[in-house]
Amino acid sequence: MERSRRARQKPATIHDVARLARVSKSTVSNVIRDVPGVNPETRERVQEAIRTLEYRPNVVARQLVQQRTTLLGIVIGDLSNPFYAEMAKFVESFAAAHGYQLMFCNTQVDENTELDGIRSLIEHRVAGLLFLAYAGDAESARQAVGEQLPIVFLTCDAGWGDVVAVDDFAAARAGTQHLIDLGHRRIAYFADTVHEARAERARQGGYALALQEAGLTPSILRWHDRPQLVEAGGSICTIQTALTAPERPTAIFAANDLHAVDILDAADQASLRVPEDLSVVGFDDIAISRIARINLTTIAQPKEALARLAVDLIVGRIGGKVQGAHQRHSLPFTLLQRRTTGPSPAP
Amino acid sequence: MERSRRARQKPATIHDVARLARVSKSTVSNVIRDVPGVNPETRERVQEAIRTLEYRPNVVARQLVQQRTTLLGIVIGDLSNPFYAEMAKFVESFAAAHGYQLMFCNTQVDENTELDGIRSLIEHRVAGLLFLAYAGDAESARQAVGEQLPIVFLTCDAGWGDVVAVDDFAAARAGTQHLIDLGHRRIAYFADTVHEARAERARQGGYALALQEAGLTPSILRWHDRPQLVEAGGSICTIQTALTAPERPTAIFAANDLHAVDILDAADQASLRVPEDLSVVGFDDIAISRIARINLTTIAQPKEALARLAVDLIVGRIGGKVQGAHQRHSLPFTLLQRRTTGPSPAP
DNA sequence: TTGAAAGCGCTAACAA
DNA sequence: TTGTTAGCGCTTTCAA
Repeated sequence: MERSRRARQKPATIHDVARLARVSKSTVSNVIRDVPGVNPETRERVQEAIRTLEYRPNVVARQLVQQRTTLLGIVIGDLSNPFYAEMAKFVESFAAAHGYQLMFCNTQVDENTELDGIRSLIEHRVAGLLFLAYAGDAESARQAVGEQLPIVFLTCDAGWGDVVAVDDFAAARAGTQHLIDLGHRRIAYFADTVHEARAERARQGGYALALQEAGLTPSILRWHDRPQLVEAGGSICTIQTALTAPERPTAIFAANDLHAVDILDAADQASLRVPEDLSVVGFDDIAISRIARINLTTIAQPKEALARLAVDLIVGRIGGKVQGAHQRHSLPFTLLQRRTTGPSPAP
Repeated sequence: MERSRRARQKPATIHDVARLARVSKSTVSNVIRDVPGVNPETRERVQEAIRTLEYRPNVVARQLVQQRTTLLGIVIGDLSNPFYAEMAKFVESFAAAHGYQLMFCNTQVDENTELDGIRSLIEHRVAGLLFLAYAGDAESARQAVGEQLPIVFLTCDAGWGDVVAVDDFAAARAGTQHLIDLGHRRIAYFADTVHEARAERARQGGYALALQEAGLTPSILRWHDRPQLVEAGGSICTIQTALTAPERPTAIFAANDLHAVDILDAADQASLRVPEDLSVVGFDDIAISRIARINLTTIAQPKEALARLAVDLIVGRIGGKVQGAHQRHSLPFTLLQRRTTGPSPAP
């Protein structure tokens, strides 16, 4: 048996099983799908045939006739950012619990790759699309997606589709306020140039508002050529220069933990003490931020709850249980005060 | 138009396009597939119809008739380990370059989940299966997979299917030898209990051989209840105790960087200086290991090259360009000496 | 309780 | 250069 299977190359079909069990295809189908009302003896005969043929239902065929898949497309900004990897992991496990598989497309490289990926997802007729941040511009993605399937933006937002996220604006404001409360006057924002176009803007906006309310001047930092050069106020310099210049910031609010760790690293290399000389706040609370050597003050997002809600929502939309206008779910964030923030150094 | 599309719910089919363009389905199909020999005017008319209907080819139907998919199943041990996330990212990008999409299944939770995941991948008729380490036992996975599709084990090994990895045995031996050369006599191995059954054993074997050749006694450490309790030599104690007891190791070779970072963290909490009191070597060279605060001595795996080779190999097998017995590709590792290893403290 | 038949959307001969 | 036709493997009425 084993030998003939290998020789035959092609996997057994429902038809092969039917023939071997001497029943019709429909009966086999009924057995597979656990439809009640199949004679126990027949059922046993069919199952026997399934076993000997090592039959596995062809989901592709089933999908075609049922006109739906149990596939969720997930568009990930950058898997090498542990925040996204952790989110993806949660999403995968909740999706699996609902009987959905994940097809994924990483979008790091460039916008065209991303659009190709999205198109491919659509052509595979994914039942829904989950965005975990994305690189391209909203409009082209929207066009590629079209109108016909549920979209959930998870920890990001493009103005169309459901949104499940924390209130980035409020969170950034709270993080910045924490620095202001510690007496800092020169607080820079370390922007993420690549990802989360909209969430990024919200965070930057929250930062700006907090500063404005305190009568302080915003100052934006971003990588120009990692890990050496940054752009600060329109000019390019090394990150060490930016951190040690006379008008240097005494505190930095980073768009995410990875950027915060970059700052920590640069501070170490510039012999700046954290938090005595420089305070740093991150965003995301990735695993590494918790270890003693990092101990990063950061805004924690409730990753598991976010992922669960996003999956419930998209599955609900797919099943028609959730209908109507786009929903916006805002989950609570937490400011985790650890050891990278302290009082502003004396001027 | 826009309105009617939404109202119609179901996506346009090739048949709709054919009708609108007043041609046959085949002609539409020929246009879609860029088959030469279609009258330019006809082509234009078809494309016009495709645009107005927002037609997207149904890959599911295509897959059914062509009897193959462009799907690669990827089984990931633990996405929250940056090593796997980084590998997955590379794999995704090479796969995309070959026109393949990734369906993934994380296997963290338990073995049954993993088997379900693999089964689901098979039933979706993935063209090949890539294992990035896995939790379950080899035999049940092998059964679930059957015999009919190419398998590549990437940075892991289960004894069946192609293997693309570094020589874990030699690498661990080299890492351990580095510690021996530094004068350490009590060198423990910090094992990973969960993943990479076989790669893990190889690493442990390399460690053991190096010790044996130096006439030293092996000692295995593993998490019993992270992040507090470890198992050391059959007994359970806190990790601090294990690191500070009289017979404490002066050096630890960790199964991977994440475990090494755990040791660093525990050492910090136990006020042990690294490397003065304790040397630590990791495995993988994940991004975080490079920052100044970690600066981990570690065995680097050539991630991108591994991923590229694995994808080339599996795509080759799928296309029939690669045939014959299982291949084992061993790529070179690199011992990166950074700042977590130093001379053994005086006894 | 089982079987026959239609058809999901597409490709790939082959015929016209 | 285009159209006709026969499936791919399955589900799902409907009849027997």
